[in-house]
Amino acid sequence: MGAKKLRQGSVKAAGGEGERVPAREPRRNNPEATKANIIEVATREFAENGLDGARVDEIAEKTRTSKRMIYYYFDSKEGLYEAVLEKVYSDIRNREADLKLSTLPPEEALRRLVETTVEYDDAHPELFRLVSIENINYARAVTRSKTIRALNASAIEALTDILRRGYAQGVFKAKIDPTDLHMVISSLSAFRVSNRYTFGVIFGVDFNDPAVRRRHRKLIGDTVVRLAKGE
Amino acid sequence: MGAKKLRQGSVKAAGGEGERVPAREPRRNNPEATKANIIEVATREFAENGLDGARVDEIAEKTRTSKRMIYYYFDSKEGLYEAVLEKVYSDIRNREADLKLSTLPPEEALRRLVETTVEYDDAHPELFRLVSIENINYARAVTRSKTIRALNASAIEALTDILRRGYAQGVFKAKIDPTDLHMVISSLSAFRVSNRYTFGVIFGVDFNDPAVRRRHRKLIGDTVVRLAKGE
Amino acid sequence: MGAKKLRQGSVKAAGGEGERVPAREPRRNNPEATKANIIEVATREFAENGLDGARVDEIAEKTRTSKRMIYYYFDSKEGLYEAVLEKVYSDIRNREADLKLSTLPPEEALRRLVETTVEYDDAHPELFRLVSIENINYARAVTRSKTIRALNASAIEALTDILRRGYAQGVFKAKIDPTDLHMVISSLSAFRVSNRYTFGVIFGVDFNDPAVRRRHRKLIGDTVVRLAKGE
Amino acid sequence: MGAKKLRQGSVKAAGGEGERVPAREPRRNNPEATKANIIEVATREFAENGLDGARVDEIAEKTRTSKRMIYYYFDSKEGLYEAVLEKVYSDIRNREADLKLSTLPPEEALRRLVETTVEYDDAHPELFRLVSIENINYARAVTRSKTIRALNASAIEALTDILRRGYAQGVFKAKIDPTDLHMVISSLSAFRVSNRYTFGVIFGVDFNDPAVRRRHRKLIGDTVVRLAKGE
DNA sequence: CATGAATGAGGATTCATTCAT
DNA sequence: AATGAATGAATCCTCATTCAT
Repeated sequence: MGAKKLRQGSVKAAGGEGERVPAREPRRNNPEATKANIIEVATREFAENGLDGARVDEIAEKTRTSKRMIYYYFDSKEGLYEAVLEKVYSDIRNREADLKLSTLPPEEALRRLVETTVEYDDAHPELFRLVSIENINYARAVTRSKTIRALNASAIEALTDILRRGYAQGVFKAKIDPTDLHMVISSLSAFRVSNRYTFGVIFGVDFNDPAVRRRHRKLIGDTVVRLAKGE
Repeated sequence: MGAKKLRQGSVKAAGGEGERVPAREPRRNNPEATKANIIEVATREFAENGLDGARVDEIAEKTRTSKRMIYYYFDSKEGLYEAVLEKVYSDIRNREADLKLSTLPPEEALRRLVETTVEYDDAHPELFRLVSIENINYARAVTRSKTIRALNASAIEALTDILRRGYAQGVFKAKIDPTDLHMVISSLSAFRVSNRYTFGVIFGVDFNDPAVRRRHRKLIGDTVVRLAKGE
Repeated sequence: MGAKKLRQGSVKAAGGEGERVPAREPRRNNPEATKANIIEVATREFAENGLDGARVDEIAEKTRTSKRMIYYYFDSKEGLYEAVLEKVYSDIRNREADLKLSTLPPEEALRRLVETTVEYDDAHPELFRLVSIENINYARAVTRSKTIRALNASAIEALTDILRRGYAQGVFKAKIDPTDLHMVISSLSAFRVSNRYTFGVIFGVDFNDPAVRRRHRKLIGDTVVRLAKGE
Repeated sequence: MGAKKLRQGSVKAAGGEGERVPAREPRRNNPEATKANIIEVATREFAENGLDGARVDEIAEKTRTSKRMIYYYFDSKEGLYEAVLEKVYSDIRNREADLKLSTLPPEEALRRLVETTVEYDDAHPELFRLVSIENINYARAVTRSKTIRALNASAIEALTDILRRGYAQGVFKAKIDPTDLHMVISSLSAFRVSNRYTFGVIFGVDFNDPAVRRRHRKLIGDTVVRLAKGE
């Protein structure tokens, strides 16, 4: 019964004689850590259960803090969900910045970009579940959030650069809009994650099998590279 | 016990002054029509609001019948959702059966298959919303439903035939598993529908613009055909 | 789903070519048998689930006939319950009539009456569950039913006779009202049946153990006989 | 999301003209009082209407608090019912502890125990209605509740002591298991309460008549004492 | 900052009963 | 006599959110 929980957190923290809380386990007077903890838990819960399926009580319980703090920091379930999405999109963007593709020859750079995308997406299904959820939500939260709308360009810039170099060297011949190319890459990579449950059960594909993963990665790399090379 | 109810329903029906029910609008003792009507409304509601977001009350209200009948025929919200999914998958499958691709040369047949897929998906966003919802639901209903699991093969068969003919004529050189090819086509086509809201707002793409749609259709056709032709 | 049932009963009965229904399995045009069948099923369902806990749908399903017939013959759930109670009380009374106690010496007759009562009650727990249910219902149905109120006297008459003979022969000395004696016997015998679940789990008594049953039967016989003999 | 609610409750409380809540009538932040109040009301409602017959809405309405709190503290109707039973059994037990029988001579002690039991049971019909209800419920809640199963022994201990002293002094001669004796006493006393409605209407006995009550009390005392004394 | 208690509005589901044939 | 379809009124329960301290 919900009423029987003990106030362990506060009792412990209030005790004067010991029970020193390690610095990295924030409990009191550390708003950023508290917020981060809430967002971390909420990311899992929203990803698992959807926007409507997630429960504020459940999130709060799995948190190091209390339900009241969710409302204190995020105003509402909706606000928390928005904060989660902002974190998700900033994570996705950050990893894109890391690839150092400009030093590779264009075809290799493109293949590398695609294959690391496939691997990253495969390793972070919860992010793509949240993106699916947000699409079912008509991207209302993404539209509201200035933060998210602001962090778009970088993915396109990397592709623009690779294409430019490819055209210059004559390896890429297909005229293709960088955003369209990004869409192609995202489609191929995200589908494996977002639709794995229905596709898996209907067509008998095990997306967790490493051999399948390798085959798909190569397939998607081939698909994109051949597209760029044109004929 | 509830014996004191008035027969409100019949009073209405007996009233002479209006409420004329057109012959083609089935209302009484027509179970198939009643069920179909419920499923039709529920498809819209689930697609718009998700599994948890959809409201049984809301569905019932938009129906020609009452909430009670939803439970009479489908037992639960979950059961109704499953029936909706069965209808969705059978719709998707039925149109695939219609394409008459075996009379076309292989490359043309493949391109035709891909482009009609893109067009169909574009025209039926609610189906793909439901597929997304079901993936967020871990394909639990699809897994439960024998009906859905039974109707897999045909999409793969068509592709197998096209590939076989292409190899024989020497136009396709890439060795590719038909199910993998189906995945590529589905990825490219479904993403435009499933992820249009987030992708659209973040990258400024208007998926409703006919010029964009044409460009995407050609792009996806090129991508798949080039993949099959190999280098 | 409730709607998928086939109309086995009527189809079978309507078939012209065979499937002769044995005379003792009433199906059509045998109101008394139909009513008896409904009452039999309803007795079990009410005894198991209580007045509010029993479900008309459930009863109908376990019947050889349909829900409509319940309303046709008994008007309401309440009416059916009343019919069940009438049957129960008439069963209890009928067996009391059978004992032929007048030929036994008074002490033996009394002991015999008590012990057969214990055995009968033990063998018919559903009757006593219904009596408990009716007491929780403030005996509303019993009060309404003329039939039930009419069949009281016989139990008391038998006791009156035994007591009279006992006083005459000097074996019984305690002046006791026959109805009070009936209450004592009923109390001791019915408790074992009506309260066996709580008493059993709280005091660790297994009322199904034959040794326990024998011990109790003797104990209750002793109790009543000693009461009648007085000091 | 439901953020637009008005604070109707507090508005009422803030009103100057009335609705003065006495200090001893706890309303806010007094969980024990809130729970006790719910249990008190629920005891009446379950006793009157049975487990299935009782309505959570009805209970809530008669409470000082709201329906929501019933679920907050007791999780479900079933959980509330279990809490009610625990209270009932602990009440019954507490009064048994109070009798100070060890100072009386054995026969007197036994008679006193029996007669006070009859009087107590007569004065607390709702407790015995709940026990009947729980037997119709197959003692499921009692079986589930550790609390209830834990508080069995004391009733038996008192009887064991009385019997021991009686045997030592030669006033009791019948060898009888204390639990069996407890069963006899409980049977005789509880029947008057549990079955008074059906027995009353069928045999024309008015259990509320003080003369009847006195006669029964004596009768039950005699019955038990004679049993213990043996022949 | 922090928390247990409290809540109103709504949500899924069930029930006895009646209708049309 | 019989039955599948249909129903309105409850009935149990849940949820995001706020209050008192």
